[in-house]
Amino acid sequence: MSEVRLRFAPSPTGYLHVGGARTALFNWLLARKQHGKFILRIEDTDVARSTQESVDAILQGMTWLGLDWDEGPFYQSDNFPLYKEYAQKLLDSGKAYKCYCTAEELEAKRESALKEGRKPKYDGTCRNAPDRPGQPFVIRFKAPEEGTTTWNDLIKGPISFENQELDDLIIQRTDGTPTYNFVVVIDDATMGITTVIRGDDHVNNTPRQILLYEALGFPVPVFAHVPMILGADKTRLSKRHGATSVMAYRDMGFLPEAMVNYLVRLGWSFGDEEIFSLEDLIQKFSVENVGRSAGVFNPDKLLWLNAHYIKTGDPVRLAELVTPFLKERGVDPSQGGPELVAVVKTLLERAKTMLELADGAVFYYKGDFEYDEKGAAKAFHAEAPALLRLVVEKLAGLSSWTMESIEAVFAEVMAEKGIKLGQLGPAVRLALSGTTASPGIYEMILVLGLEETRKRVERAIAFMEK
RNA sequence: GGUCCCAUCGUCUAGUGGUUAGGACACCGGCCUUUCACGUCGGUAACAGGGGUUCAAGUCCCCUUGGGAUCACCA
Repeated sequence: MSEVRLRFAPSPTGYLHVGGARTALFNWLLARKQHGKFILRIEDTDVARSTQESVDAILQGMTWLGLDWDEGPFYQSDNFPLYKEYAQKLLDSGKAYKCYCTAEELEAKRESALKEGRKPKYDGTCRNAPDRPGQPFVIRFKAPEEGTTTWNDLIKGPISFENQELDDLIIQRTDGTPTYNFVVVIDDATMGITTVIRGDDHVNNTPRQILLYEALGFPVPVFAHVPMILGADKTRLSKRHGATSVMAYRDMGFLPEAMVNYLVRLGWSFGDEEIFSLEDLIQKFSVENVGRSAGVFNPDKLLWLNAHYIKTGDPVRLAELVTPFLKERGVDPSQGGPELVAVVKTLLERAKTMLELADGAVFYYKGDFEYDEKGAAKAFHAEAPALLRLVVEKLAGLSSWTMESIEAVFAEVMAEKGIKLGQLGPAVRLALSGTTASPGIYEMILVLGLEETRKRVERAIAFMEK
């Protein structure tokens, strides 16, 4: 058996949304796992709705997620002559015919059929009618009227349709352009696609496509239909439920590895494991373990995964990633202030998103903050100025600047004054950060450095004595 | 309406005839603790309903109910 070939075939009419991203991911994973090829194809036969911006957005989304492709992107709009050729072939072999019914006539028939409770399928008027040269026509595929079309779906299991339920679908429009079901078959066949993983909204298209493969003499690929993604109210995921664009999640401070991990676990599982890197997934993923039912997109779990990847992430990389968010907040770490990597390390366990990380980092670079009112009322008590001065004095005398030595300073002050940390810590925290929720006071001092610490303490004392 | 698909905690799921029905998120408590978090320990919480098959059914079959997809000269 030769190599497997899979593809992701989005239509460029919008951004890469989470459902599409998951489909792309599944295809990519299977291709990588089986050492096959992953092909990207842009389904832009609907010229009116397709845009280059959408193509760019989709490529950007895939790249962000780390999904690279081996071939493509191919554009269907480049292949129009090829589709015409195959349509002609079908015509020549009597497997397709020209239909002269107008769209209006068909619409009328559909309506009356529906009204009379019959199936709204094409009645075959032109199926055996003679050619009418010079008249506009569409090309219809002559589908078998009896028999059963069956395939063994990798996800859903055996599925079969009675051919009599299917009608003669249009494969080429009046204007000579091909329609979707026809184009997909030709492309997948000519590109040698062996496995088609796609959304399960295509299940109903599959039997017609199989019939087309057979009529064209192409081998039929294996199909795997992935259930769709729902919103919290169990309706199709849409903007009403929050962001659906993959890139919007980047902008909201999510890490691509969190997105990938979340998406793959939505519908797929591997025992009790929850955390998967792309590398793990290449080993462990299998379409057979994808569930058959639709799943609800759960932002809380995504957030939890994101927090996990921030917590365990490389601080150097996170520092790079957080920089643009800091700039949005008027902070440019390259212009001075504490070292960003050190800052990031103090915030890792406290941030669920890069946005939160950025928010938490601002105070390190902007010392002109207000003091939390309630916190100040409690922490900035009468003894505070003296205690703060003593702390700074002792810090200044330190020969080594480490967490341990800084902590030792506090221990000394507490021992000398006979106080507990609760009488000193909150004041320091507030003086340094302006808030009551911050990284540990020793780590803040460590990162801020002696001079900045002194500056902030003096500013706080001035505030208290005012 | 026709066709097709689906059905285990609120959510994502494990489970492939014999389990105290497991894990994760969320939620609620305890612990840790200088704040906020992290971590950690524990708790609440599910097999849609009804018939079969079987010694035994969440697991197999049928029906019901409930969801969903699709029925274009869109993809």
